[in-house]
Amino acid sequence: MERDPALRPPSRRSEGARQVRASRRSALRQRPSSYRTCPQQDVEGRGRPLPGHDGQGCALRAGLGLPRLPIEWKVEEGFRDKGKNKDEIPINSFRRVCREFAEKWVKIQSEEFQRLGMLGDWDNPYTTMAFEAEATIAAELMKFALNGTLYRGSKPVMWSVVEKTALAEAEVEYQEVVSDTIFVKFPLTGASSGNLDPHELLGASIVIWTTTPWTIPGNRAIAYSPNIEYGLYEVTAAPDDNWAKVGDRLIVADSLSENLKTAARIEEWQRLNSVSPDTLKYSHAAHPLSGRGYDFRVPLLPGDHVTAETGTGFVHTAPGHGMEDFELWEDKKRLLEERGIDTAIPFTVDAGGFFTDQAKGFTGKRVLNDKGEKGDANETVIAALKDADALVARGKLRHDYPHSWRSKKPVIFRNTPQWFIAMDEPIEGSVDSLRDRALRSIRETRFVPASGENRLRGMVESKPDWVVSRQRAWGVPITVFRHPERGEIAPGPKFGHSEELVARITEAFRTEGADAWFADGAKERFLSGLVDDPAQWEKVDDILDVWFDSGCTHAFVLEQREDLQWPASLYLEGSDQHRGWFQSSLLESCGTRGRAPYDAVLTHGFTMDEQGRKMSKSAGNTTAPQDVIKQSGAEILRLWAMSSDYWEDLRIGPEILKANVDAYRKLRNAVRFMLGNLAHYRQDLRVFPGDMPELERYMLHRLAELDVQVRANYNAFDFKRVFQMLFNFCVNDLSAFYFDLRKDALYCEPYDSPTRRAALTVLDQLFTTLTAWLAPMLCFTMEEAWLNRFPSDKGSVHLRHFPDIPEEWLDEELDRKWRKVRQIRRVVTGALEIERRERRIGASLDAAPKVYIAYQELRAALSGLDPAEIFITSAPASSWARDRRMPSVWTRWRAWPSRSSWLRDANAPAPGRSPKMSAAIRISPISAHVTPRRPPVRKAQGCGSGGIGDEDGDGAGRGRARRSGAGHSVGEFQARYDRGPRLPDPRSGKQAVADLLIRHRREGAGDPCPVLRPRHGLEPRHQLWPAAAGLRFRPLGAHRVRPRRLHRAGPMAVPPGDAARRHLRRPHHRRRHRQRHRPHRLWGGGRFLLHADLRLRLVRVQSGRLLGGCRGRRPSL
RNA sequence: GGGCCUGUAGCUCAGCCCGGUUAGAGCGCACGCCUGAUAAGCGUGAGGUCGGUAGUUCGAGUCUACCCAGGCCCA
Repeated sequence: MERDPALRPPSRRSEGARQVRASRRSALRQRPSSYRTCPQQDVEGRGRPLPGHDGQGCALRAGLGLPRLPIEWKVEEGFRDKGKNKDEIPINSFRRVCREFAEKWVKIQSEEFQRLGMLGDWDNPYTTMAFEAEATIAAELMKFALNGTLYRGSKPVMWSVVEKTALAEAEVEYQEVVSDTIFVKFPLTGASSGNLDPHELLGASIVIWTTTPWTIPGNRAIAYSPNIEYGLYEVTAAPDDNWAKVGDRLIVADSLSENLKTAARIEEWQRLNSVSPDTLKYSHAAHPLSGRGYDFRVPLLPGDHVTAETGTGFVHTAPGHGMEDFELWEDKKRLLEERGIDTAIPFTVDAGGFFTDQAKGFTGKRVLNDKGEKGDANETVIAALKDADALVARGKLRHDYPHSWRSKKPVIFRNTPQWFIAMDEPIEGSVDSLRDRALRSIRETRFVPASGENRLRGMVESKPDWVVSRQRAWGVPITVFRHPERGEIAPGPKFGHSEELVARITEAFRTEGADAWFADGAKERFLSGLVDDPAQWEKVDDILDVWFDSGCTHAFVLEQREDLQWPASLYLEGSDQHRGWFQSSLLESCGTRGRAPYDAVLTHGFTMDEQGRKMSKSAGNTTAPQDVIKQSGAEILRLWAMSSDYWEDLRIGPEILKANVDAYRKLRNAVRFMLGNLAHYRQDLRVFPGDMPELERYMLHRLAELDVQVRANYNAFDFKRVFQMLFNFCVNDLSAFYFDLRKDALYCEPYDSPTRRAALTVLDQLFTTLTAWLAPMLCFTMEEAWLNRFPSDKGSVHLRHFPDIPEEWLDEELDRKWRKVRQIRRVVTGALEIERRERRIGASLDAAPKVYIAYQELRAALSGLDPAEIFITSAPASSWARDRRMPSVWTRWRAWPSRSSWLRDANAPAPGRSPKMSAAIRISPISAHVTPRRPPVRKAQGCGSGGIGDEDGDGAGRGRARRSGAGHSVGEFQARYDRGPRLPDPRSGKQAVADLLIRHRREGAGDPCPVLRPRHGLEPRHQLWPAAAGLRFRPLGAHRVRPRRLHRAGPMAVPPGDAARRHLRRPHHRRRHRQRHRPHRLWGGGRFLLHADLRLRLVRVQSGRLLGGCRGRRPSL
């Protein structure tokens, strides 16, 4: 899966043809990669335990593919610091150090993932270096050896002569050097018919240009471009001693001809004719050194990489000395063989930079010496060309050239033996090739987003044979033996004892690790008894490409554990892994099992800054995940990942994070509100939906609606939609609507009023459902909320399935009706706002709106509803009435206006925005009369001696409860609880209040108010969720006793008092306030608070409770 | 240069497949309200030439072509 960000194999990036390429990703560039998958992977893992997915859960199988190469660098560096050379160290000692180094990082990275709240089997992570894994990887490779697709070929690699080692692209940096350049003639010896008579071309020469004269002995072809116009030129005037003589006929790109003319000191020449691509197509030339051991045909090949920017428009092609040359050569292999041309790539340069005997006439000459300086090869070759009369011109060029990142010395491209897996050979025992199988599997795989399919297919279609060997030390070796004379490999399709050999190797690796391959006497140990003479066989010491390692994860992860199934449901990685893990896994599995190891592939983009640019240290726009966690907490990071469109590139930065912090608070507070009120809930208060008021049934309908959508979007991996949906629900439907409407009922209605009971039932359902839906995203917060309500050492919100929502809750008619109600509500709030501007009202309760509705159907929407309740306003006095539908319920404070008195046709123009309806606001006679705007300090009825005063006397005694008139007296309140059987949950705060009230009375303590302040005495589990303790509950009529001072006793900083904060909102008071209360400014943003909050959660995580619970009990598979 | 992808309000995202009212949410911002979610809560408002240009069409955010900007993988 994800590799350590700091150790991720750097990938090749081009930054322009001539620019210096970054040799490594900068440290900063690497860091953000740990954003890449974690939250998505985890939410995906958590979102799965859904009914409909076989009822099974799914957990992340923690795994770490090891970046072999960077580890090897690091270890090498360590040795060099101690003055030791890698070559001097026994290979197995070196490998041991690598292993220890890797183990350290596995631990660190595992901890980082856990900090993010990722669920996973952290006690048993898989790594590609576990013995079991190494044995499996070797066994998988040997399957390819047995099915006939593994073969030994050759390929040019970047080679450092100084270090005598192959280098990866990432180990190379570009430096400016001065090179010898030469123009060389290749006389045409055969031409196909095009626009020219072939005879006219015979005797003419193709001119090439190169900066590496030493590659001429390796030349096997000339590349041209079908898009360039070429001309045939005849030299008519030149100095006598010139290399290009009068009468020479040269073929060159027209746009570059002047270039050549100048370089070759040609005074005059004449363009004879154009040379069309058709003419060149099947032509061939002689090697410039023909007659000196280079007597072969040099074909002309069309190549897309040929440009008319520099040189002559023809590219000298030495397949052993350049990637493009090699690819072109391989690409045209079939055609060349048909033309009778030997396609073998010569090994002209050895590991020391010396010409081999395959470079005839130059054997022993050297390209680069031990110090990385230029050898005698170039000069010798140039002299030979001059001698052969093939040289047209020579010069010098300053340009960028690859150098070893460590030694800073130039490198060369050099053909080396490598191991390949054939893409197009039929696999033994089957008719199709690896490519056929892979392409078929791609069609059968689900890609999210769908464009991933095109991308992967494009890459597989054009992939050359898979190179699986690397000349390194640390990794799993290519476990085959080779008979150099017969070219046979063991194990292999023709080798008689393959089965036994594979068993021996696998068994040895399983117990000793891959080091067994490099132990002394390994060859004899594995081959004895299976071959006549082990000495005739050669042990291959190449290391397997890391991509092969990672491509085998499915084999050693999924197949070797009973609780996991093959194939995997999903592979998830960054979109760059189309070339990496997705592809190597696909190929490996297709080769050995005939299909992809996954049913679906999910990709995500990369993390950018707020402007969508790459993060880089120099641009100063980096945001490291670790810093986000440190500052805002892991939840914020998770939320960010979820709310972003991860299919594309992700953006992150201070502003975006701030938005997520706010969103987080909103969600948290919605949950907290529910939690606080549910402290009073008991199962026997439960009401059946059929017995609920319409508003409650409407909320259940909304929940059922969401249920369908949330499940669908989790299934579609569209987390951002889930988030938006749930967030909007919490903000619009709950916070701004339902909670706001039902506060009165929850706080003020009698304990067992039907409305209150129904509201609590709905809250319970909302809580149960929302915690489950949000748990994959806000795993810490939801866990805490859940355990707060249902404390348990073993339980966890993450062990739950999404609750089943009965379909019967869906009620489209109700939905239509309440849409209209909310439409009317918006008109009223708009009208209220006008009155507010005029300073005629403050709270909505100061108003008694008259709503004029022209349309019958809109009017009908309000039938049976209490408008005052819906608009949170006061109702006309005349409408005070008892509920006719529920006469048994005591609701004397409640207004039930008759429809006729309240709704009228809008004949007269009324203030408002919509012609369909409008609202006229008048000041409520009731609120104005019963509770003046600044009420005098009142004494509550029925309070013992002293009574309860309005503590701060700022008129804050106003509240919605005043709508009910005098409200309950404490006596009434108490009477209710004296009845006994209806006592609430003994744990709830309400019970605590009741108990204390009773005790106070018995003891004659008088003032019951102090009991409303027990905040400081909360149990620890209530500390984070003060409302959960239910202590906000106050009996009606008891005046507000705000435990404000108690806030100050808390461990955190202190907010400005209410009065002070109100001042803050009036601009002319702000400045003075700021001067006075400067220390309080800490509170301004609220951000600090949030952090404190999250830190508290962290403590719990670190104490192991959350993770402990998850770890032992992740959902079984 | 090639393959794949993206561009809608200050931010995060809908709408595009299948062209059709005045392009929608939420956040943020501005202005207010409330003080019994208060480390909260509620309301109202401003804010968009839908990356650009051309084309198809009665009509284009939506379809087509090109261009610009950005990303990943390759050359």
